[in-house]
Amino acid sequence: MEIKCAHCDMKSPAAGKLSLQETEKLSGNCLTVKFKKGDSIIKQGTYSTNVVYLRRGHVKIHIEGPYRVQVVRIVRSPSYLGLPTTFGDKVNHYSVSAIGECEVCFIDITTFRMLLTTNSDFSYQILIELCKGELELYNKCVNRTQKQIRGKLADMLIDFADNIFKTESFNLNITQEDIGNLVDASRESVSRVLTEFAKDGIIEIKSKRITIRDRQMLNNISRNG
Amino acid sequence: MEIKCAHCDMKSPAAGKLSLQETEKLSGNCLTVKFKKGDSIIKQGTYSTNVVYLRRGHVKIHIEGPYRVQVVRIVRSPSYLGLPTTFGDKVNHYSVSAIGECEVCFIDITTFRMLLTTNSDFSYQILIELCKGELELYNKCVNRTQKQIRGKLADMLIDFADNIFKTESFNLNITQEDIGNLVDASRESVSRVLTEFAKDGIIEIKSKRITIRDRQMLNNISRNG
DNA sequence: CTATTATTGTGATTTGAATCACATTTGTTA
DNA sequence: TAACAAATGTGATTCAAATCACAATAATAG
Repeated sequence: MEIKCAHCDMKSPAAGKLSLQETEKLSGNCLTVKFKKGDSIIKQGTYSTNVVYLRRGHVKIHIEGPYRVQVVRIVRSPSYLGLPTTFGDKVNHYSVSAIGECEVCFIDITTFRMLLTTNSDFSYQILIELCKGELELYNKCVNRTQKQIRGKLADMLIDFADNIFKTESFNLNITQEDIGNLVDASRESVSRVLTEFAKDGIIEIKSKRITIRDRQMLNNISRNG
Repeated sequence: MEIKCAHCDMKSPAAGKLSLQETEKLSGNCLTVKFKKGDSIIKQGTYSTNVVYLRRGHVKIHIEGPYRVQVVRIVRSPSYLGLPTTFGDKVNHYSVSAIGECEVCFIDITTFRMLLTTNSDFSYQILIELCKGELELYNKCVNRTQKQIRGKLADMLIDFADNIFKTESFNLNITQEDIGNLVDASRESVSRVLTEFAKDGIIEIKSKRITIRDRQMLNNISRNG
């Protein structure tokens, strides 16, 4: 089950900057684990003892809010998970759960920190990844609070098609309740709007599979809704 | 007007890690500028050509949203501004404006990047600052979307007292419209709730000066509102 | 110091979406 | 595959907050 980092076909841009020797060091302090749908990978409130790298699969990042769970975002591999926690605070500020089969590498935090200090190209890449994540978060935040449900759902569908699944037809592995918690709407409203979209021929729903039929219209709704 | 970084009394934790030689290098590539209330320090959509360090004063970070301006947060010195932009994308994703007298250092980006690569303690501190910022953003995001107006305003007042002004009595230099854009509420609702708080003796309002009178109550509202 | 503009206060009305309540469908497991 | 649990669909009702419409105060410039 062990995958040598040197031969990893899912290397992060940062890991690509490591020397052979450093990659060996990483390999020796890295554990690859598989997760099934629904499994918890990082749990909010627990101590963060590893850097987590999502090698394969999709996960959701969620926070226990004051009234309900907030799904912050859906992340696809490859991506580091919980970097802000690892370095910003010892305790995990959010949970991460698999929304399908996943493969995750747990990297020893001391090793990771060592690599950061010895290899500045590596740390620069990590810095860049962090920055990009934060910018994305800013935009998500603004959209979530300003648009109304139709617009937010359109945004979500576009994001799924363009960034998460990279295809116009994808298998939603999350419930409508999750979607509601992602776009800040109630489960019922999500259901209503999604069926409305289907009636208008904008999307097609076959149980959990959603296909985008009228991308133009979806863009419109995202912009004006 | 030039302040030598070596003798700067407002050095960032990161800059504290620099050697004398490196600090000299920083000094030579750093320009200190004063801003007045309302002045624009960083403008969304323009190219980011400098790392910006807020040496003294308060600023607001705001984004042009689809329907209105979103005030993302209020930041007090000392703090780097726009780091995510500098490294995540060349174009500024948000604007920064002074909400009072400010002193800001513009640091040449090439110099800054050089320091990142040559001094790993420095880059580690920057990394940590980024991580903390992102975690804070997560929490802000969740609160903003889940609590209702009373709770959000209570949160804001507590944040101002504890983190921004560090006193129970502070001079709000922003309009109620700004407050609305910060907590995601209309200007009218902000006015209503603020006067309601004042009537209930929770706060005291004297033109722009707010004094927190019943901290316990404010905490309650933040928790249950 | 007056004129003009920006900001704040407050009632009446409207509205988008939450909540409630239940039916229906889909999925799971014993 | 029957039986139960989880997820979804849909109408009726409620509600928090936005919007509208002005009045009343600051604040600022000429």
